[in-house]
Amino acid sequence: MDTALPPRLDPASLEKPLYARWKEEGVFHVTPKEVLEAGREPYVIVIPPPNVTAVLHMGHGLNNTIQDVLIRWRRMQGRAALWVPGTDHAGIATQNVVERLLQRDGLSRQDLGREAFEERVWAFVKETGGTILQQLEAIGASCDWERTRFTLDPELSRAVREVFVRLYEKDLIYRGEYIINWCPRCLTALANEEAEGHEVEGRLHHLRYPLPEPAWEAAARARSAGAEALGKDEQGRWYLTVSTTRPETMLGDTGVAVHPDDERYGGLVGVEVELPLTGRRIPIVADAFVDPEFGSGMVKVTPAHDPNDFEIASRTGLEILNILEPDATLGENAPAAFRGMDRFQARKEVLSALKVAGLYGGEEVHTHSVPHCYRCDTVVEPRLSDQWFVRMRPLAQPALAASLDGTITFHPDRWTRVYQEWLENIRDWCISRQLWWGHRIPVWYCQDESCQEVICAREDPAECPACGGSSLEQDPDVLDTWFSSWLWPFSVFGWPEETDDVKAFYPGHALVTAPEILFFWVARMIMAGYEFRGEAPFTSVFLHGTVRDAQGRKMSKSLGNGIDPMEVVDRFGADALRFTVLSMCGVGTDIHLDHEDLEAAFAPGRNFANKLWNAGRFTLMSLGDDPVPSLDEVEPHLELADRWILSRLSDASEQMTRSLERFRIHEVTERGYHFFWGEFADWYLELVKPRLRGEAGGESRQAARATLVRVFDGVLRLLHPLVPFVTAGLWERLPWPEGAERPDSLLVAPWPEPVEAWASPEAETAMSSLQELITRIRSLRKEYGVPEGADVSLVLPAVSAALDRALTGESRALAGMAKVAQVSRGEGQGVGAHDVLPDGTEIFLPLEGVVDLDRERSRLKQEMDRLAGQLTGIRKKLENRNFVERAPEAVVEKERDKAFQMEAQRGKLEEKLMILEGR
RNA sequence: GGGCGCUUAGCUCAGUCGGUUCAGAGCGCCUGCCUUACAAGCAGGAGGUCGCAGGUUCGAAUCCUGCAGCGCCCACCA
Repeated sequence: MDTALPPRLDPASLEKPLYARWKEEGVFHVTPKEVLEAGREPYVIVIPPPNVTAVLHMGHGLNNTIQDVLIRWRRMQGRAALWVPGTDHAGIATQNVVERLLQRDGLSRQDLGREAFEERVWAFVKETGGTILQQLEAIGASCDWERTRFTLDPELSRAVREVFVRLYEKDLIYRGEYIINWCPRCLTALANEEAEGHEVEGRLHHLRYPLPEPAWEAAARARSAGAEALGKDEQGRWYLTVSTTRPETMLGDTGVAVHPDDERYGGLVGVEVELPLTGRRIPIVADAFVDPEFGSGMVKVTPAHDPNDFEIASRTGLEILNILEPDATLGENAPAAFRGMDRFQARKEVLSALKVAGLYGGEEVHTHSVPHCYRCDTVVEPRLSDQWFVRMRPLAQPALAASLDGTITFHPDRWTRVYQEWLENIRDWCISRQLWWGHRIPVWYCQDESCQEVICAREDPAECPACGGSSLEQDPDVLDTWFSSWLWPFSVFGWPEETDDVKAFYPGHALVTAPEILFFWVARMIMAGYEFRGEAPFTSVFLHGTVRDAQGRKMSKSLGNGIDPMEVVDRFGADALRFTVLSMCGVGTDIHLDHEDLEAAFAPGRNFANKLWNAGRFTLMSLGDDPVPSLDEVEPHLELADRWILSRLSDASEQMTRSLERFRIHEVTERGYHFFWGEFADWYLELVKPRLRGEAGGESRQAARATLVRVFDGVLRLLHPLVPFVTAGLWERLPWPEGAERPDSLLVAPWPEPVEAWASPEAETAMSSLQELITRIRSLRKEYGVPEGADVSLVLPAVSAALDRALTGESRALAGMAKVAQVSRGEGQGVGAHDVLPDGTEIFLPLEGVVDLDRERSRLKQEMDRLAGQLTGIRKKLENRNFVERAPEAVVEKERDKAFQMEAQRGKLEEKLMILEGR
């Protein structure tokens, strides 16, 4: 037997070689044949593809550990378990990274030109792109690496184009001029979901627009009718007041709006007011959007820079005036004085110009939500521009139905409604991005003046199908990254080809991700699944929490509070990392890890793996070299402990399976932990030690060996999905009962199912009585100062049936675990400790001759004296009126509490002393 | 403005159908042990008005109502 295992688990030397072997043996690889021909039931997870430029962080660590648990578990259940890995080209993110690199050399992407820039990005991706996937190997992810995909792979790009053309042909993709979220730094359009609102404390500025003299009379009437927006300056000139948080937009105002039913302003509709600083005049219009109750009931209209104002303009026919350039500097439509200015600079300048003109009506503090770019955190600018959109309503219908009829379930369940509400209120998806890195929009425009055909095609057209002209220009924009990700569950299998992979592995089963991308990705994948395959891409969505630091802050590079999973793996091992995060993975709760003390943060996992390692070491060492009999052979000789632990194993299998099915990850971990540590290691191994040494005879030893092998095998199988390395390392060293068939690898060893024949309520009750008894005796021993090594005897006046059975043949257990040398029946007499078990059994521990009574008595007395001394001190303090009246309530309360506790403690000691004195 | 979630031991969190696996775990703390698998361990222990106030019930951490604090998501209120 291999006794050369070190007493401390060394993950570094264990994990790497094991993983290399798994890869080599191809256990992670699944072929469609296994499903289509051999009829194995598939189980498929597609990885949420990390950004190709990403480096593994703890969020990935958690996400992929959970997926790996599910995959390994299903694999052991005999499913054709396929986990497809890959990366996302991450349009904006990747382009930003490379642009930043270029910037260091003083270059911009424009300097390189489109083609050279794309090449540059490709080179970067090829050089660094595999990093994160290699890191996944280090945490034990059992992905099918022969199937690694990238969203810009030719096959996947083909799927993207196919989808674009199909939707275009169904009129579900359209192009149009709308207000979209624009990032002035990334210089691209963003989808609604990509603009994140952050609460910002800003200013609400009140601006005055002068009314022309002919309208003054009407204004005066309106004012007396309660029109708060109207006012008169010292010279008696009337003006109206509008408010805005973005004063610079006033340069693009083309109107002022009131509610059509707002009687106060009725007489002013149609009047043209003077727009300060511009020399323009703009009309007052009526539109139902305006809330007469809010503010003054009058609102400035900037159609090109506010989505609502755009709507108002399209209803009332107001002019649309774009004053901002893509980089958010003021453009040619702005007055000359402001042209070229940045929007924030312009804001200041506009305000001071208005002040000079006496047209500033003051400001107030105003907290509101301001949209920021989800990639670079720049304040997003609503901007009118020509973009491509997907009509989402028709796509949303089946996706919504799937959640309503239970085809797709969300875990935790509360996300179902979040998902449904988003789908019910879905808006069209802006899919064009003004970037160079991504899938180019497959649309060409015929340059022939008289033709101007728009061509959307699967293959690049050589000539215009309408006029035959060869001067075609492709749309310069690329598609939103998510436009390729939403196809991931089938594009990775070669769709639109009807490949064997598609047939075998679509639809998949579980999707594991963070709630942040529920809308970005999950919902859209479901929509795409129905639209292009007629079937949901998976049936369960598991949404886990976010990894945070000890203060509850999200881990981020800028805060420097991140934890590098690779460092954790190096120091404590992948198993430690996995177990730690899994055990903290409560339902819908975030995970807190202290980045400043990795030692403490990952101790639970490291300790667990090490304990498992040592239990394995012990098991291997104490089994001995002789052949292990099968459980059947030793059946007649099984003892209470054997039957009990088998019963527990069966129970653990059942509960862990149930929890896995319901995605209750922390339950799985907790049950595994307690079964292994609290039941197997703490009790079974201890109980079985003397038997393994042969002290109880050959039959007992063989029964123990057969049970031990069987149960430890069960332990390793149950824990393997959680801590694959240490379990596999031990499992392959575990001896095997003669004649039993041994699976090739723990990875494909059958998942333990509950065994009905093992379930033994009798053994369970008997064992818990025995455990209770042992615990009480240990407790009494401590309490009465019985030396560690000293034997005691036990007197049991009346014994419950269960305990009686337990004690029959288990006196060795008492000897081993509680140092009870002798058990006798009868009434306890003389000096000794009494206790009563929960079932009413009275126990008595004679202490005469065991405990040095004199010493113990004086020790007790000494302790009582010490207590008494402290007590008088506290009492004096409490009697001191100065203290009681002047000290804070809490402090006094604490002192009282202390006194109370000491009082109780003294009572206990007194009682003990009486017992030791034989009274 | 709407919606959701959380509040249980010093810290981080479990707690399913309302009731003998309900007041739990890990970490931390105290005491004693280097007992031949493990000191990254073993044994024993201290520590909680289950956010607050009502209600339903024979019985509430659990169900209902209100309140407070914290967090998240969505939304076009200038």
